[in-house]
Amino acid sequence: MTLSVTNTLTRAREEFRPGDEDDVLLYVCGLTVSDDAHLGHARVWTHADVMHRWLEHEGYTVHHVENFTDVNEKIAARAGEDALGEDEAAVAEHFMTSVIRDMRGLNLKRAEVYPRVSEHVPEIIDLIETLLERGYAYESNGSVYFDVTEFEDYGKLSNQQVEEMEAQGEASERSEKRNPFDFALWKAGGVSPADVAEHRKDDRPIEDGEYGETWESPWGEGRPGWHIECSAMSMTHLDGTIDIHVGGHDLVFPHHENEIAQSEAATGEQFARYWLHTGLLETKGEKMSSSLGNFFTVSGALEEFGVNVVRTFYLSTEYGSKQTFSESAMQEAEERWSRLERAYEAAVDACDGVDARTKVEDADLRDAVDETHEQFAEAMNDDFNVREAISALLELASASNRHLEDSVEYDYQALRRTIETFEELGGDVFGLTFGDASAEGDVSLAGDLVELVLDVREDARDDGNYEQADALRDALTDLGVEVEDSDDGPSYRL
RNA sequence: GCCAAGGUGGCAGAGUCCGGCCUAACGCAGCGGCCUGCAGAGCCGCCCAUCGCCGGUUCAAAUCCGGCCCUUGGCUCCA
Repeated sequence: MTLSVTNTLTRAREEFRPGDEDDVLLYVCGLTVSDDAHLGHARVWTHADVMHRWLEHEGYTVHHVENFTDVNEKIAARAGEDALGEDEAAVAEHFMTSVIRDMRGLNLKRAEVYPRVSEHVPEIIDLIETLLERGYAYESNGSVYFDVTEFEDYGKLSNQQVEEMEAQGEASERSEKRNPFDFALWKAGGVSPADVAEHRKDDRPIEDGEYGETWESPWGEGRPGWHIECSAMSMTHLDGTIDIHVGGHDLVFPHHENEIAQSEAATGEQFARYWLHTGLLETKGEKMSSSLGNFFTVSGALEEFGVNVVRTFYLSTEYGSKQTFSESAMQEAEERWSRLERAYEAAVDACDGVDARTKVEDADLRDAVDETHEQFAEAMNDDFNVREAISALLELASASNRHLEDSVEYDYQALRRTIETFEELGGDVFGLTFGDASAEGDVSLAGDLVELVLDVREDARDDGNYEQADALRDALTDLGVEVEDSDDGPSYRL
């Protein structure tokens, strides 16, 4: 069974064939660290993470690079803001720290490298010089621009025609550019007060002069353009054509288009084979974004819902489609995750009580396990269809519950394989953490106390004092402890 | 205006590339039943879909072709 993916470059489903049969070069277009990350960013990360995990599951070695853009007008504009830091680098460092914490909290597999723009200025300058030498770029007043008319394939990713864009172009813009859609590779000087004014988040007065860090270059002091960094960093850390380039749909044009142009113009080789774009996260009909101010931060979501619910939320829609964030969507994700987790725990509990040498066999559950693996793999290989894949897991949950419900004696082998399947597909591939329900926070004391209350409640129940028993259960529920009675005595979940 | 993606049950969301197994998956919500002192969880069953509209191709279309309407995103910083 082979993986097929939808390639933005060709707008078609294609069989996935990496340059090397064992290794996959994965580049994820990372974040500009000018603010806290929100759920829209985390959606890209999580889908890229699941791709990464699935490729590894299929035997590939994944070389994952994900950049941080730490040089940007928005960052420079916030320098000096309370609690963020005095200069551009300090502000970037501040947000990078929080973003990395978010990434860990989301249980993302680590990339091999997280390159930063500020540490790659020499490589960027080299790349720009190559483009100048080859005639794809020109200098103008200390800035350097890429000449889009020199690159024949310009527009191939977004299917835009330069002529058409020029026809409706920005004639009013007085500019140093030869063509309106030429883009900056290097910008002379620092960040202008006007740019700072646009991105300031507080009311401090804006003084004349230049903001942000600048670097020495053959064209004078200046700053790298936005698009060139990804080309320079991916070339530095990934050798040859990138196999999979992942990013949000909003980056197709101009960012990714420009990356292709400058990279392929410089090397003469294909920049990336498969371009996978994730659909945007929306709230109330518009995309979640920092500039619209309608965002829910990753750290806030992790705190409120927990990793597993957040990941399950993302896993209920394919990466390529847009997804809507809402309270009810999160509630559904919570229910889906609970269903999986409860089925897993029930299987584990049951399995613990069964003699491994038992001869009991339940063909239904055994078949269900096999089918789960088949359906899961088929779904994942079909353009990472995570919704279908998680359905397979939910069906296994049903099959497992049914076995526990219907059987007098349990099938040890089948339960064992059910548990392993949850751990392998739900855990390793989807990054969900089973069996961790009570591992968050310091629950050892809390757990003991809950047990104590439950003992008291059991005594009350034995005495037929249901009024008190229910009062205790309600009190625990209010504290976030779910109590469930069963034949084997009460159990609880936090 | 140009480019791209999408319109499927109360919600959400697969299936559309490669037409038939779709009398439309998984789930949430709702309604019955079993179980339970009760509740929850679980199990069983039910409910809600002429698959945006109109036309065409075909023995056969949610799936292919054409037209139209609507939504979202990009064309400016953006995941």
